[in-house]
Amino acid sequence: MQSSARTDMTRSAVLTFIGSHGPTSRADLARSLGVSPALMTQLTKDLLNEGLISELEYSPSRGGRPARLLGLVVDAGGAIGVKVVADHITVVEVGITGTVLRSATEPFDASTMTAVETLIGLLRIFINSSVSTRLLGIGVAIPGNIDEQSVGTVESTQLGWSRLPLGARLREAFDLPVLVDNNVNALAAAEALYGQAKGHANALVVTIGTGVGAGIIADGVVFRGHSGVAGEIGHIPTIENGPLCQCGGHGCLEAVIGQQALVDQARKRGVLTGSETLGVLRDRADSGDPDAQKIFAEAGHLLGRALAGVVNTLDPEVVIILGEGAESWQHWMYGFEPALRSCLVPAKRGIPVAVESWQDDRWAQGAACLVLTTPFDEQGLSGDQGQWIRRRLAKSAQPGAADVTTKARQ
Amino acid sequence: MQSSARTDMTRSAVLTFIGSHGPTSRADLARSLGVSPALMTQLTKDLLNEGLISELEYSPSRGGRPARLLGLVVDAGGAIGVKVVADHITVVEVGITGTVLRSATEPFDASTMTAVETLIGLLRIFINSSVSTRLLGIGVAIPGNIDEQSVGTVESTQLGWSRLPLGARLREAFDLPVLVDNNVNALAAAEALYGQAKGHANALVVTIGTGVGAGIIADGVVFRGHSGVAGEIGHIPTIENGPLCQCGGHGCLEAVIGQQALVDQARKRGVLTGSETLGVLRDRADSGDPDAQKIFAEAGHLLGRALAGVVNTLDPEVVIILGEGAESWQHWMYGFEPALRSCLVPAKRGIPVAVESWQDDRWAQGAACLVLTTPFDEQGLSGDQGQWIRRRLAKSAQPGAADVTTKARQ
DNA sequence: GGTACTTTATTTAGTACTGAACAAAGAGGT
DNA sequence: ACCTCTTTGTTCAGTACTAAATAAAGTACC
Repeated sequence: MQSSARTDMTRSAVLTFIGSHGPTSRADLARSLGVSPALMTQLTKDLLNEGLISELEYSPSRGGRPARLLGLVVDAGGAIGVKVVADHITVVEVGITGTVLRSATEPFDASTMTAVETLIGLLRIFINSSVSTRLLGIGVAIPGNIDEQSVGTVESTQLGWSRLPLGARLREAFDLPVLVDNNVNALAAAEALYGQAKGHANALVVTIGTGVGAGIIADGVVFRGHSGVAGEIGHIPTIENGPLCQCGGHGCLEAVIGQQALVDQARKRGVLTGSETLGVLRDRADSGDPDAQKIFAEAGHLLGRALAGVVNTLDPEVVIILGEGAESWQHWMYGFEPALRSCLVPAKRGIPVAVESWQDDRWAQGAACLVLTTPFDEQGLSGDQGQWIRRRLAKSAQPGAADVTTKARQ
Repeated sequence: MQSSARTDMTRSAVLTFIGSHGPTSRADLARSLGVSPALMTQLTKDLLNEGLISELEYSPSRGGRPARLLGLVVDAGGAIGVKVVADHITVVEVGITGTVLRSATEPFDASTMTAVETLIGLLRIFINSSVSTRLLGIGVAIPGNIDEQSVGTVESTQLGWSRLPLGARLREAFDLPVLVDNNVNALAAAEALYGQAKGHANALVVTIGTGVGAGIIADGVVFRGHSGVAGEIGHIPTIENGPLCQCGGHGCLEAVIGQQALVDQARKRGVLTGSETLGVLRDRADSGDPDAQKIFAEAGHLLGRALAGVVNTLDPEVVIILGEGAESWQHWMYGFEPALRSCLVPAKRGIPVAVESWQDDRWAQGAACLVLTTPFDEQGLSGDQGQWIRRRLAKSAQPGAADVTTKARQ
């Protein structure tokens, strides 16, 4: 009863689809995954016998036989997600449905020589108290670029990591599939599956914080571009000969509306003193200081114009904005909305913009999502990680039940 | 011996791959198309018997058994491509390898009530003298948006067509698969298959002419976005409160570097008189007039900054620039190159920019390419057109040879 | 309450495809 | 000359999947 790569592929697709879309009928599954109803009958029979899914209530009929909905057995599998930033990590465990089961945040210094060992230690403690019967893998979200996704070599100036084979190291330590990706891409994956982008095949997920970035959902999947740096909207040129940017350019979007840029601007205008931080600026704006409000509104204006260009180019169905910066969105908004709408082509002028309050968990959840979504690129970016995850998903069935399945099919 | 949708799918994929990549070995085909070598042996046996492909010379060995290359039998199939603009059409016939076999340009007035009938008449004459043994379909490139690709409903302000079911009309008239698409997308498809973007899975094809547009090749396919209007880089906001654009906005890229904008600017500065056109401006620049040269260079500067933003966002491997505007590229270049390079993130700073002289045929070739490339989205955008094309491709085998095949497999 | 129509799910016969073993044909070393 | 290694291509048994017919279970209309 050894199962080939192809079987596991469609099996995993069924589980992931139910996981992201909720309980679904066999007929809907067949249509959505582009396979025949006959195959769905077979696969669901196996999955039911193995205890990975269960039959739920009937869906009300719309002029035909009512559909029996199939739902996931929640503890059929789980995944670990880690978000790494310079001074701390956030770890979550999610069920196969993507729901966060538990989470933890630990201080962490990425700049030490033993950072990876420390990370492994922290993860080991977290994983040891895992509630899932079987972990499918570990997803890691990093502020930086990943050279080869299959190996997981990290290049991150923010963390001070260069050519660090993080994926390989973690794989060795835990003997689990490990997927490493850029943090914005991970976040976009989570938004596409469980967040505001759910159900939209084309979406733009924008983060405003220290930097400005975007995750692009194109035709239902995260788009990474040729060298994996797609979504660098923080370096769209805005103000000619503007302030110097980290990238070496002048007047990049990030250099004029990033957190540091806002503080600099406020100090220059005397709204903040030399030691006061962005939080103070926000408080002043909240309490009605027009000068403080103006700084946010101007940033919103510039962001709106830049995003209009991106939306005209990419034609997404929805724009989602989040990150630390989104916490003062009520002030950004005054500049953002008119700038965006007036610069969009008529066809896109009504595009919805959703703002999500910033949750640290979401990023880590996104990292875990990588594990739940990548079983499908077969020989794609993630190399054989996808196949590995599929194998583990197949194995998570009760060994006893497997015999029943074999009998049932003969 | 009726063949199912799945067979035709892989068969067509084999033919199209050889068509776009040139003669290929069975092993390479299996690897590239992601199927097993065993299947490739079977499929090529059939295709050889049916006379659609032929065995060519051996490829030199690199430490193993030398590979036998397989090439297309050129007259195995063909396609018609049409480019429609306001005052004329260009029609080409291409072989299954994508090479243009013949072409024609006819005057055409899109604004008349009987425009579609006229178009059908012109096409009928062209098709009647077809050299292909079997036409696989017709591709049409339109300056405008296509609402439903499967039906081919056209929305084009440039042609004065609104909710025109062009695809359905042509399908009815010729009883052939018809694919209608935006002209820039068609051009991008041609560039990806046979042009400068060949071999690059991520490319940006920019056209400069009356308007400014872009075709996006993402992960190997033309990216259309949610409502099919992706690539509208002509409406990226550049100059705040700049000149009025057709779209109703102010200072769109197209409104400051489009042909009309350049003429307006030249007249304003006294470089052109009221009746002189863009050609005169180019001649002046060619002969060394610094004021004329400056107008082009400034346009290049603005284009460079805008494209830098797009490249940072999309991370293509190569940028290709063409269209009428590219004819005076030597003058644009002076402003374009420094602006682009200085605004790119370090990782993309060395991206190659290719400029192609403008050929009317390329657009029409691109339209024909749609027929050769879309057999693969199965139940995708093109509805059942893809399946229809696959059927015709299967039928183009000699009826006599089919029996041999059947025998050979048993 | 029957008839017509829809939609969901299963069965069955047959096709498309894979994996693994093997044969064929070369390069490179000793 | 012989062995080892690499790569291409084929054979064959078995798996993954489909299409078409059919059953199951409802709605809608008269």
